[in-house]
Amino acid sequence: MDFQVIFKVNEKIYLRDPESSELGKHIIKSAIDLIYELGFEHFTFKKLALEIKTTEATIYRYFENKHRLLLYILNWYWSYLAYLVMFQLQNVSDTKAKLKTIVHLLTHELPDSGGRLDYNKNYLNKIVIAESSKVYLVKEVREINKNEVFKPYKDLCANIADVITAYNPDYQYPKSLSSTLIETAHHQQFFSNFLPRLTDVGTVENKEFTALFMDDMLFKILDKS
Amino acid sequence: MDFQVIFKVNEKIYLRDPESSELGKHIIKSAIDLIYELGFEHFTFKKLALEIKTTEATIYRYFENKHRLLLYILNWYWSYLAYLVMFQLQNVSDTKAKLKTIVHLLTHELPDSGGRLDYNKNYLNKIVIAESSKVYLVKEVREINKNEVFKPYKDLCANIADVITAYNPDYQYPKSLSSTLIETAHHQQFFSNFLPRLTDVGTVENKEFTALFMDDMLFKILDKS
DNA sequence: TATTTACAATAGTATTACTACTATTAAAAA
DNA sequence: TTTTTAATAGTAGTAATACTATTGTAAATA
Repeated sequence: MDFQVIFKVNEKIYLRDPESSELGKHIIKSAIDLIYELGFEHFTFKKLALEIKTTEATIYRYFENKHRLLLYILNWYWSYLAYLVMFQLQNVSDTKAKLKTIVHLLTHELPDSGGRLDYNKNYLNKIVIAESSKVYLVKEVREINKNEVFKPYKDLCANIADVITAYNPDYQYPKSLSSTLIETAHHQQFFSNFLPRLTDVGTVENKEFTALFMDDMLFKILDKS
Repeated sequence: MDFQVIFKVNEKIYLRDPESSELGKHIIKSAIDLIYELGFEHFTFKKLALEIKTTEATIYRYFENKHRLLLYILNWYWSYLAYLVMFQLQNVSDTKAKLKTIVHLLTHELPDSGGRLDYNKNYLNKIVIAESSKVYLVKEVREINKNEVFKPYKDLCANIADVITAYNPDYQYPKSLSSTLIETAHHQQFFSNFLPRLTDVGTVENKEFTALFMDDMLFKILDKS
């Protein structure tokens, strides 16, 4: 049986649904490539328009600005990750194994699982690591948050928190630990790659190192009390 | 006895030492106010020039761009924090008490301690929380890092790692834990303020909550093995 | 006194972010 | 079938931002 998994991204994020046209899909796909290549600061709608042979104004009909476009990509990512967590934890009864699966998902590229996925997963992974915090570390965060555009992140965090609580019902800070795991997955990977003195990365590969560090941390915290 | 503590910021960061003139000091002081007020994205040299009644070009003689100016502020902050850690741990023999002092320093505003400090510490604290990751989460991180401009951050991290190792010599990841503590202090404060569902903050105040969460986490990790 | 030197201001340019308006096309209505 | 309209993308701009080449001026030095 062939099937697709489709995520409806909150429509407050875009002006025009990029999933509704070929051009729209092309914008997202190329945006991922270009944000990876240039970094978010150097990424502009002009450059993207040039890349996909359209005009700046056309892209502005889909997204108010590049911040919203990044937010769209991350909403898609968070939704997909939450789906994967749900999917991969099906039929796993051991809560310890569940947590290990979560740490692995947080520290590795998205696997292909059923749904078609034509985005470059390696690039997407790098974008999440290096750029994701820029969508909320802005002056307008309160205003932006009113439109529920961070809901997929909060849901992901809540799902992980539930598994934490299932593993240890006495632990006091499941949500904070959950968001810390997500953020730590990002910065430990970034640091071990670019600023390794901020980590204890050795000969082992970055993603593997981050998973080891996080596993150790997680179970010491939860097995203690 | 009156005394001052002065930090020499790496001279690769600036074109002209802002400490060398009244105008330079004025630039830093007002930059802190303005970055706090507008957020880093909306902060420009034009607006800063208008604020301190000089011209854009003049500010460009001190700093190559606004990224470098932010880096300067953070270098100063990291150096001062490392100094405070060193200073406050003097004559404390109990390593547990040392770690608690560190967590408190990471989660609270800079105290006045000896040295004159005419920057707005509340604003500086907010800037560190919301903007600090933007100095390394850039495409040019490798290039920038070559000039040792992240040294104060790495030193701070190493100092904290030493205390961790003193407390528990068997713990495998002192530096990663140290950088995780620093980053967690920032995003848990940010989240509990703006996106509280990502945390377990309750009635207690944000800084206090973050300190409680981090204390709990730190000692569970280190007392375990 | 003449001459460097240090510094800041003037006056620009290129790029970025964004928008008002126009042209095209395809579907719906007459 | 023809006309109308609605949806879409493109043209052609403006304002703000990021940055620089050059000029002016005042203090330090010869």
